[in-house]
Amino acid sequence: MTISSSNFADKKTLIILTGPTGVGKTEYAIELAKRLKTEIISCDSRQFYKEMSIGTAAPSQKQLSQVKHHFIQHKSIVDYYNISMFEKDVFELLNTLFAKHSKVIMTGGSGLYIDIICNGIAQLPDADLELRTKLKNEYSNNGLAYIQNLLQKLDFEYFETVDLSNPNRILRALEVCMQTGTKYSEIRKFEALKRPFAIEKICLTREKSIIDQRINARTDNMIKDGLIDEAKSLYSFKGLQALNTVGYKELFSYFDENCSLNEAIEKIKTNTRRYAKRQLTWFRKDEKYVWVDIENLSSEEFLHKLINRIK
RNA sequence: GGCGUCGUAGCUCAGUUGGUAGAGCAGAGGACUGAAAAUCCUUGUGUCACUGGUUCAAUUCCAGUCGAUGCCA
Repeated sequence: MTISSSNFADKKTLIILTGPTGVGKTEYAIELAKRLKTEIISCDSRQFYKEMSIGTAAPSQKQLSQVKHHFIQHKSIVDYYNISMFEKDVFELLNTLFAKHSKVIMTGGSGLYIDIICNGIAQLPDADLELRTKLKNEYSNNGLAYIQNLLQKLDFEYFETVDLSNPNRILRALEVCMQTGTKYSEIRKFEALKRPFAIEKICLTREKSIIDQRINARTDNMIKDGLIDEAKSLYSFKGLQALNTVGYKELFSYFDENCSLNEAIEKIKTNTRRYAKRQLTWFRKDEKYVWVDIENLSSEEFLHKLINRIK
């Protein structure tokens, strides 16, 4: 393992500890935070929500009591929250944290959220949710070709580069064009920002077959720990984006009698594996990541290697 | 034991009026900047159960064997 950073020591550093779901980020981040006597920022887009605890594998009360965590269950599923708000929240917090600590840890598996913190984000107005709903309805009433045509008229440049089969991309572009009166392709341009601190990117990993085993076991444990009741209590909110989440949507389908409980559980495992795969695709693309296979590395050995670099 | 149905990709199954076969799911790879645990794209050669027979040619027709399943005894 090589973690290279010329100015790592004595410098404000954000240590990003990511990896596919189920790899063991939470435990390793806590061990590292204890050793560095610092705090943890979560960048997990589903652990933000206080109502979703079991199904998102949020850190336990015991884990939370060991190290101060931020952005874990700080929002409600009924709140609107997005990457821009997250970026703002994180930077406000980092001002405080870097005043006390030279190293701060950020852990979680939401690749886009990590990238926003590292590179910044274009200046756009906040989403107009009424307009979003209206556009969504137009899409479901008139189909994909209709919104494609609309985009062709409003922003030809983006039309030519966007993935035209992806309705979400098209809808977002239309939303911005209509809301601002400016082309999305124009307004979204931005230069990657230089952050006033160093960033170290570490991706924890294990063999895929082992990740799969861990995902299966974790899912079974979630069921034992009461995921079904948790999902039941959130059933009436199933239309919310926060609940378009692995572990919940499959159980909602079971509650709706579209499948058996066993089928739902298998589907959770499958969808979690697929999520882990998409995460790995995301992380592979960013060559700044140092990959650490932790399968045969005790947390002590892991820390030892990491800390040697940091000191 | 008798009669019938079935045995095709990891799974569920199509199909070939005889010219060696294709969907869905899974798996694999990829995209991604205010929905991101979301959303989307690409990707299917397998002794067509086995052994014989008929035929220029059999996964397809015929016989037998094995396995599954149903009905009758």
